[in-house]
Amino acid sequence: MSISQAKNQHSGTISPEIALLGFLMAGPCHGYDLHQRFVIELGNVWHLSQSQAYAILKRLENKGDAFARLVEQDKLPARQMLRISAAGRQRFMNWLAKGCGSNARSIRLEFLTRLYFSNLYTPDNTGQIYSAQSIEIKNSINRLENMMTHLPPDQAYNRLSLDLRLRQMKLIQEWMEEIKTQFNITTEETP
Amino acid sequence: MSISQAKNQHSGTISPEIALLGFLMAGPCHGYDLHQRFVIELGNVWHLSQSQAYAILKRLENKGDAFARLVEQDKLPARQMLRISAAGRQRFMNWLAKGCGSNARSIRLEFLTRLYFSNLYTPDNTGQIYSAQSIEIKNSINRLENMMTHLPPDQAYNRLSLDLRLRQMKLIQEWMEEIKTQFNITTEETP
DNA sequence: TGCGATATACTCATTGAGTGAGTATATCGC
DNA sequence: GCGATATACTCACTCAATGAGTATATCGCA
Repeated sequence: MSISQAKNQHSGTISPEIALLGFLMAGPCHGYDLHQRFVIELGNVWHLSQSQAYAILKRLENKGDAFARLVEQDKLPARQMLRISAAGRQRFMNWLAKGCGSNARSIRLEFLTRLYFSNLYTPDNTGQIYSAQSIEIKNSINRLENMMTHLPPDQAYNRLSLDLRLRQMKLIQEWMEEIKTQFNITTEETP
Repeated sequence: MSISQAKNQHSGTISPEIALLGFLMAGPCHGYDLHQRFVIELGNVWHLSQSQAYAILKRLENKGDAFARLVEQDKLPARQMLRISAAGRQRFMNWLAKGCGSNARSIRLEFLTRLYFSNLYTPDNTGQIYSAQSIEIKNSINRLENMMTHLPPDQAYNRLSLDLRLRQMKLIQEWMEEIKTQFNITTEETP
């Protein structure tokens, strides 16, 4: 337990799935377009190939988070219009409200994605999302520091790894401070 | 292209596979023990569950990187003794000599693993491995800075993501400086 | 004496990540 | 009228990762 690429700290696996669902929140859309938007808007946050996008959309459909409807076009090939379901909407909103993971990668991916969609759909909640993330990071730092002190002194490589992770967390704290000013986020938390 | 969890920058996927092969370099061993050693030595670098370890070992066998031999025990259940093959040995040594990836995670994983095994098997080459990694990091920083300057100004989230990645790379540079002194690494490269 | 915890040593089923190539049509510039 | 690019997907494959299940042996302890 407690390690790096253990992706899901509490909940589901961290994947662009939820972000695709987020784009579907804006209204019905089809695979090609969703992928395009995704790449333009969040292409430097996540990497998502076209085929992977289609695979994920198919999964959303199977889960019942979206419905597909085939739309014929007289010239171009038919396309699957996707519409988010009530369940999908619910799942997305739940995810949006939640504090996310505690490793560097999942913060870059999930937190930025939350920020993006929160600004779009629930701008009043952005402060809360920010605060939740800050707390997660503090906890993570405490955990890592604790692990450091309990690590046998001969474990040089494990120590280096923990050391790097700890530094990364502290770096993320600084980075988040700048986001705070950039996005004009106000928090009532104790700083 | 060029994104975060695009795991394989040049070569194969980044996975504990190569590390397991590294442990096999020390001599024949069986799954249970390999996993134990792995967790003790590099448990804070990689996460590797037991079942995943077995799956990877099976793959190594299928690839021809290792041979298995069933060894009966009179009390405990029989076990598969694994012995690395010439091909496996070759593959591992090639990997060891190579400069590795350019994202934060793959550096923590791959570079630390290289360092670990280099100190065990080829201590004279550790300096070269270190240098190769330093160069990769510098290149990565240049790439990221370049992407930053070419990013359209409205792309706030993509910018934040790149910004964090850039900071992380610079952090890793500092972290590597400490490794250099800790491991007494000397390089003839221009600093 | 016997009970439960722990260690040894694996197997299996399932879900999901991710790539890369393939398919087919339409439009646009030259 | 030719090739590049855009639209809109599909398919086959490999690998990651979890979690539960199986079976035996040993050790402490009450």
